[in-house]
Amino acid sequence: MARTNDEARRAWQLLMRFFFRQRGQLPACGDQFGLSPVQCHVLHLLEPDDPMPMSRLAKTLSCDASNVTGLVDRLETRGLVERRPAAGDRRVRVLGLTPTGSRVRGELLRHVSGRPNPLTRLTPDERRALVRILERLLDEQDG
Amino acid sequence: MARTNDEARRAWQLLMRFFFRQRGQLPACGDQFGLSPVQCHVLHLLEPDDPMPMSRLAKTLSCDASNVTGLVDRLETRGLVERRPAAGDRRVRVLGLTPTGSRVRGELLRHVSGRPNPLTRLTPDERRALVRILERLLDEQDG
DNA sequence: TATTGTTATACTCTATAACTATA
DNA sequence: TATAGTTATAGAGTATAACAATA
Repeated sequence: MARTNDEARRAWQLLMRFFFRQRGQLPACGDQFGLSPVQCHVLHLLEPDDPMPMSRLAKTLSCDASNVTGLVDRLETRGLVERRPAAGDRRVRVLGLTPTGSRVRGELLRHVSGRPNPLTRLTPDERRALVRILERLLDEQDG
Repeated sequence: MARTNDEARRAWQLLMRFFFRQRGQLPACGDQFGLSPVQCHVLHLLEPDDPMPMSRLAKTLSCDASNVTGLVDRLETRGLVERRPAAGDRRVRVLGLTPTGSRVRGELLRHVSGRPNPLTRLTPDERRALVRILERLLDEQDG
């Protein structure tokens, strides 16, 4: 049990290190469009034809709802997203991509896919194992 | 090749999602000591009896050197780390843990190890696979 | 000339608390 | 009463540019 937690902590530490090390390459990705890492992530999360309420975005980002206001303000100023009224509950604002936002999102994904990143150096088996493990981690937390 | 990059992008997106989702539990960890997530990470990186130059910390965090100045200022104000002169090069400042910092670091690690986190729910095989993959990713970037 | 670290500046991210509108 | 979102505020993180000290 103690061993399990120690191993989990080790994995967590490695994840943190990997993340911070990768961070240096993230701005280069967003700089092209003048977007911060978080803004890129939001654009990635916001799939076309699948708008999401601001409260859901706050939950997905694990941050306070007040942050989402400013975050969306900045994305809206850039013309990438827009707030829309939600059907049925007039308190709710639903976030959708503008045509420009949809185009930039596509360019962003192509930009990421188009250049090799550290994950491409894993073997196919390793990549599949990593994806499967991450999917399990994300699934288990949904409940 | 295109397939490799798409899979790598998928893995990256999952990593991002996992990271943001986990973020909500990070502050609770640092709140106990009044530390931000980045400050916790620095404390984790700074092993006792293995001081590191500020420039190396900047490189490890993939951030500009000017950020490290403020980051270390705040940790120093809390009495957790201290700047020391480096032997041989008077430009260099080496970061070391104070006795308090060393103690807090220990408590932080015990705090993380002591409570179950999502990674503990992986099977032992999955955890080992994850650790191995992350170690490979980190090793390969050192060169 | 190049490197280490700092300062000044501006912007983004983040949490807390108080608030409005709606449910 | 409870929830969705905003505003105000404060602090932390981040990059850029200019700078001093040292190599």
